[in-house]
Amino acid sequence: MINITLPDGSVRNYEKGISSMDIALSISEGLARNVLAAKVNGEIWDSNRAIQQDSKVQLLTWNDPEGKSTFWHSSAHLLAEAIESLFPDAKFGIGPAIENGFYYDIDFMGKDFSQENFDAVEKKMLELAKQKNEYKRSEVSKADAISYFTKKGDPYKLELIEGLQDGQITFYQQGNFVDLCRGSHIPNTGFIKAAKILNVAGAYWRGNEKNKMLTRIYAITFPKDKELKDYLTLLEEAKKRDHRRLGKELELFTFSEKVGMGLPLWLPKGAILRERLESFMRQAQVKRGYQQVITPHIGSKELYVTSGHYAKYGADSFQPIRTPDVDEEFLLKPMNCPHHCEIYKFKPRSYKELPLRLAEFGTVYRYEQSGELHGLTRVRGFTQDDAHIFCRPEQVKEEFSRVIDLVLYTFGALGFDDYVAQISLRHQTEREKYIGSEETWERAEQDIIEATAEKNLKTVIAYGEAAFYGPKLDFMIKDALGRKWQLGTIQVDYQLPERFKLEYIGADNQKHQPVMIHRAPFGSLERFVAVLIEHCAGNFPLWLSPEQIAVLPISEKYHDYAEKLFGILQENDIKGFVDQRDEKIGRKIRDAEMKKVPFMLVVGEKEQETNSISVRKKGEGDLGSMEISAFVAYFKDLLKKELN
RNA sequence: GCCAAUAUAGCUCAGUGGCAGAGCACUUCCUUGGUAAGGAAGAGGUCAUGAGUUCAAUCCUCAUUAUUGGCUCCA
Repeated sequence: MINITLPDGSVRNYEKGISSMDIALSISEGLARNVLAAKVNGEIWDSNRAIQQDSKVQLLTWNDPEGKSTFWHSSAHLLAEAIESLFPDAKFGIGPAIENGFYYDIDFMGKDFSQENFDAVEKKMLELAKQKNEYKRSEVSKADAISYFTKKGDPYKLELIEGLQDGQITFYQQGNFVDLCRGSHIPNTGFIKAAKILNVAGAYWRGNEKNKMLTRIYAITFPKDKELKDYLTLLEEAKKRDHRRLGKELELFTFSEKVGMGLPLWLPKGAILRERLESFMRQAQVKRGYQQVITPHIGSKELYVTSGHYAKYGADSFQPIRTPDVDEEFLLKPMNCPHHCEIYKFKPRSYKELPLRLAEFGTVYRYEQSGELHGLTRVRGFTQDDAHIFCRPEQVKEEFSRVIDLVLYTFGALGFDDYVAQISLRHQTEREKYIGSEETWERAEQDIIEATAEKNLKTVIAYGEAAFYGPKLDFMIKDALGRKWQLGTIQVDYQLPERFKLEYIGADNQKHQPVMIHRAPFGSLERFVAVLIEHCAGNFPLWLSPEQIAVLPISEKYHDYAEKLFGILQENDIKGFVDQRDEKIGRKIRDAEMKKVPFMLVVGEKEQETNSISVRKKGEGDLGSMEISAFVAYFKDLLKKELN
């Protein structure tokens, strides 16, 4: 007999070799019907796998993230089975579960696979699912594994097997389909009741662009048809929050083929929004001891040769601008830091001046790959809320920690609570991508790890994500469709001060080298606005709304009163417009609601007589009438509350 | 940059190898109204660009450009 400990702490006694499915059955039949797999001592196991010793067991159902991912992983096998029966020549790469669904990388050997095939594959999947084929696990020797896939002619699987250790190779079979797979899987295909292929995309084999590009099929499955319908509705809703769509609808920004791809044009309303964010940040920074500076959009090529950016990115950047003078070349600035280094060098610095915090809303230009451009989140010209802190080595941790506070303050003010702080370190093996000594890297990494620990920040560590000159702390946030974007970033840098020969005179009257911290709480205004739009679905907080009020006269007779009212509001720095169209009030209200204007001020005979307005709040309805001065006071009070 | 798809009115999208369509938006007129769409008329397009096939191309073919979904990259 063995002891099985369940998640609630209870211990049950079973015969040696019992499966988690049998454990479920012993608890309740209903539970057993929903068990997809089990977590045995922290490992995910098939529910029919025999347990040989005392273990901690957690039964996994659709409601557990691990249950879902097992379900989707098994679905990937089902997809592959369906594809194989429809495209016998197809060769298979890998097919993992992802956050929402799964994908399978497939080489169709020159055959087309597109939208038109989706239906057939989905149908085939459900047909195979109905057969309730068991997912059968078998341990195979490396030699047998190689011989099987050699016979089958699947080069990708063979390549994968090459990297595996003999004795640790398992196959899974459902129906006629056998796949190399570590597992684990759901009991049988019958659990899969709904399937939808979402899209296809190219993906390099093993993520290496030197390899062949396979067709990646993204799909999702559910144990109930209704859940698929709900998911598709959810996707539709998410699309409505897409900043590219709302940016157009709310007239915030646009792009023009003639101006150039990836070069955003801010429309008047978008510009208001952006300027408000800039002034918010400027104020926050001035309070924290930053000083604004301004530098030009171009810089001599020499500047970037010195900084090391030219060697690293020069070939893949906008190429140098030439002048009539020979050998004179300028670069569109891809970074503000070299300029700021030169500001630092303007005069000899004393340790008493440090930390010196130089801030600039600097517009930079980077030649992003054409396929990478995406709305406002990935562009070729953008403005960073950049600053560089020059400090003494012993001040790094304290300064870093202050910047974390600023980022958290910023996110808090805008209601961003669903972010991940990512500590971006060097790649663990490929060290040649980075400049600088081992010692300074270790010091910088240590400073970041300690500062984040002291802030109790929830962090993840990402190797290989560091900048080439130093480690970073990146604040990642998801857009409406679940894609992750980096917003704020804080980076410790020992290299640039060295390259620019920055120094300060210490208390010991000796020369010392300062450390730089690069930081941008928003990251880029463009990307930040994009994420902000999706975050609030275009329903901006009052202080950011490009149009805060709409004055809606009941009829033409009240246009004068409406204009007078609007004048008073403008004097009080309240932005908006008067809707003088020849439309009924219901129509004007509807249109203002669609434009997401926070307050609608209805004025007619009654209001004109009493020098008042009838206030309607977006999404809430009529608030009743108010005197003009009372509304202004109410409005200002709301603004104050929003900004604490 | 790579793979694939898409490109028709300001927007959202139908459509066809033989005179180019709808809804919304826009203009004008009627209407002067009380909290989410009043009515009528009108204007608006070299069907992304350039070649080719054809008696005839918005439609078929090829190339280019841009966009979309991924991959790779991301100072």
